[in-house]
Amino acid sequence: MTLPKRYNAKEAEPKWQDFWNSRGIFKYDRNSSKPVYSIDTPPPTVSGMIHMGHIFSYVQAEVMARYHRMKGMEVYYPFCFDDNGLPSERFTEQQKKVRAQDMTRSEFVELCLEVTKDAEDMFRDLWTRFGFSCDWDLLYTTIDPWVQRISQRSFLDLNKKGFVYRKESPTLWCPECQTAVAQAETEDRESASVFHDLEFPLADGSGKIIIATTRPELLPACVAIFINPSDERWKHLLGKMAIVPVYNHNVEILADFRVDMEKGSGIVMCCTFGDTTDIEWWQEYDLDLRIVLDNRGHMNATAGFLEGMYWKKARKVLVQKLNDEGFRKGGEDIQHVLNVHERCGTPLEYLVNMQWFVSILDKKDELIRRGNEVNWYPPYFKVRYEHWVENLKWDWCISRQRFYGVPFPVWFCENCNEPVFAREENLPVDPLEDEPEGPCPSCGGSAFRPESDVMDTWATSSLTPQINAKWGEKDEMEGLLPMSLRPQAHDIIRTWAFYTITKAHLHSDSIPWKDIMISGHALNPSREKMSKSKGNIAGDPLVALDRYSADELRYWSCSSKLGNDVLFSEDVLGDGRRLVTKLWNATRFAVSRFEDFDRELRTDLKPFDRWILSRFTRAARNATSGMDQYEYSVCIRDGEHFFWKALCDNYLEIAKKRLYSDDTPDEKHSAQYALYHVLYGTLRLFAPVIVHITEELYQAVFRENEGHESLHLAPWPEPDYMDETALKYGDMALQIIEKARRFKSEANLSMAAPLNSIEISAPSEDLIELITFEDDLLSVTRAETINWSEGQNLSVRIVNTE
RNA sequence: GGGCGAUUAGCUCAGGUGGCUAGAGUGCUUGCUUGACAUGCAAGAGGUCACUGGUUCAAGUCCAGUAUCGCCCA
Repeated sequence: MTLPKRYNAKEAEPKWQDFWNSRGIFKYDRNSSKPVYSIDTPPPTVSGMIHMGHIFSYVQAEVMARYHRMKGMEVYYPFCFDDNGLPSERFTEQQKKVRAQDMTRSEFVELCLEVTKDAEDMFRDLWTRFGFSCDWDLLYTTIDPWVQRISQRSFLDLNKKGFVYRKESPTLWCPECQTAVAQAETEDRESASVFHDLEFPLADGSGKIIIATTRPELLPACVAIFINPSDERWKHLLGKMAIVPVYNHNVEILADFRVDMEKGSGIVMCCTFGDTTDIEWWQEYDLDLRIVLDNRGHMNATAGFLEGMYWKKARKVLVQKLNDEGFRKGGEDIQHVLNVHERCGTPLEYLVNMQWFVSILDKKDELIRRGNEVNWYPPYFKVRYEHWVENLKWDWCISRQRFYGVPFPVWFCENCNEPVFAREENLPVDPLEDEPEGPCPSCGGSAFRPESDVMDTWATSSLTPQINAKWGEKDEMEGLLPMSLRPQAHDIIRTWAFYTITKAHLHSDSIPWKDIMISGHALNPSREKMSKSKGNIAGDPLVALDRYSADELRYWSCSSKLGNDVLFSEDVLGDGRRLVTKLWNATRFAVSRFEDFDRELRTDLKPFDRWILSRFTRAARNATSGMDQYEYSVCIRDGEHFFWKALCDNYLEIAKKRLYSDDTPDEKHSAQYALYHVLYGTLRLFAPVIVHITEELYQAVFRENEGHESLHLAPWPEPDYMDETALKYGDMALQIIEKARRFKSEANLSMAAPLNSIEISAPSEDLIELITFEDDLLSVTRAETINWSEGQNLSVRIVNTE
């Protein structure tokens, strides 16, 4: 058998992708008796461009799927899409040039489904071309009716357990668009403003204080005054009351470290609500709620004589009055940053709405304990989780005043205003279109008002383990929970990982998965995280696939330690090509020497053959322990080092003469045996990462003997051959070869040039062992003779008289 | 402002529990058509391990601080 001179990845890769797909190589068998290894695949949002950063982290998880499959486990590796929620909503609005609030929710959802379907087809094609071994029969999308049912079931379960409550809470609101706005839809805009110095009298008559503010129209909403606890100037004010000018209500003076002592007078007023700090203070200090703006940005009755005015006019009128009454002591023109709605540029307000919450603040200790039950790779990321949980200040707000998402399965009774929950057997429901079954359980009323809010996407995506297990469904999968692995990037530890742990804890008093592997980001050439919103995407995977093979890009994805961010650079993307080519050539050579190889025949192994087998065992053990820690880079690094240095540069040259000669069949067979096993083992070490070239070589060379349908179904190499003596003296014999090579290099001679003799001296106990390597040493160095003698240390002298 | 991480050769990165002249790939220099591979082989040059202190017989490695960069949160 012979292999062609060159390997053509462009032809081979689609060929093997079709092979795996048509043979169902990666199908999950739920009746298998093998232990299950399940992966909680991250559902990418379909809205955006996919870039090499995504590929980078998905490859890292995919490699682990292949590794565990080879380790003999039944791998559950689904794919999925997060197609509901704000990103899809905005994507659809952009694609279709519509506004969600101009149509009914179901009409808009139809549009979203249409748009996301196209994106999903593109994803599937891309994933296939990167050689991903997921089982597409396990596909789910977060907008699937049955997924919505699990999401609503989760809500009902939390409610039944008493973990859900409703409370008024501030949300970002655009007065122009008349809609709730998510943080992701805002942008900062620099604008001119005035810092007004206002005078507040102290209630006990002991003096007056000056407060600087850019929002005087919020004066009627003032509920407290804050100073910094370490500000010596104002310590004496603590606990006193101040009188709000014009409105004349009293507010307390409190201390909080968030006050910026450098800004204005170092005294700040807290209004409901000017900014996020106001919201935090309002929450933490349990302050009054004084709402002065309506949802169109006009002042309400609480603002007294300003009622009905748009805030801009109200500001002008109030400043005039403050001036007239002597409360305004001055002002300073400044430039500051405003949070505005990116679509219309209108400054955003905080509006107070009823929101649904899940109580988690009272469960911090339990959640930290759960975090400890999970194995974190790399371990230091657990600290981020712990600090996040320790510093939680709010319960989890799961409601959004949006359109495209999972609806709350809830109505409100028009008579008694109590919430009416859907029955589980009727899920999923859309209260905007469905009616509750039967009358109101509280008062018997029969008229209902639907809950129009939808759930936050995290409320659904935190259920991916339950979705995979089809929790509560007819075809629920027994024993899939907790899952084996959650792969994800470090930027969403505080959201996705945290909420998933929370849900598993609340629903089933357990952890969602045993292991979590946290990957880094691909950074663009200016060392920033690549993201669509920043517009700094450097790598289009389709372009990359055009220029590099999937194996090369996968190699790049696995080139750094788990958790490290890695620089995306054209310079290093092609590094994997060397290895692919070298594997091809080495195997091409080996296969040409295997023609008369009898696998069944047993022979005594020659010293260098024992050496290379032992070296392989050592490399395979390192690779395995790396993989068990999710360190694919160790596997690649140690595997490549073994393959290139030990096997190709040295062993193949050493064994060449024996492999070509038919005069000494035992010596030849011994080399064939070692080469066959070491090469087959090496292919398997590389199989999880460079998936196509290894399959190509396996099918061409090893399939017939080994019998596995695919290399990716072959067992992971766990060799136990270890000959410590051969290892030690083989390495020593290598030093002799290096000496000969250096001699030739320094003399500008070809490596094939003959040498007269090599004079070797060594202690007698070493000599006995080294002499056994003599035949191979002669052939690889092209020396005519080797003269051995006893000496203190190993010393090697090359003699060449030309 | 807080949390976490990073800072090692021109470039991209390795360097568990401190221990002989700090490693790899790439790039650079020189040589070599070696019965697989010039997409190769051999040899060579190249580093005050960000900075300042400290612990120690011994610090790239441990501790404290400083600087710069990144991510997340505020």
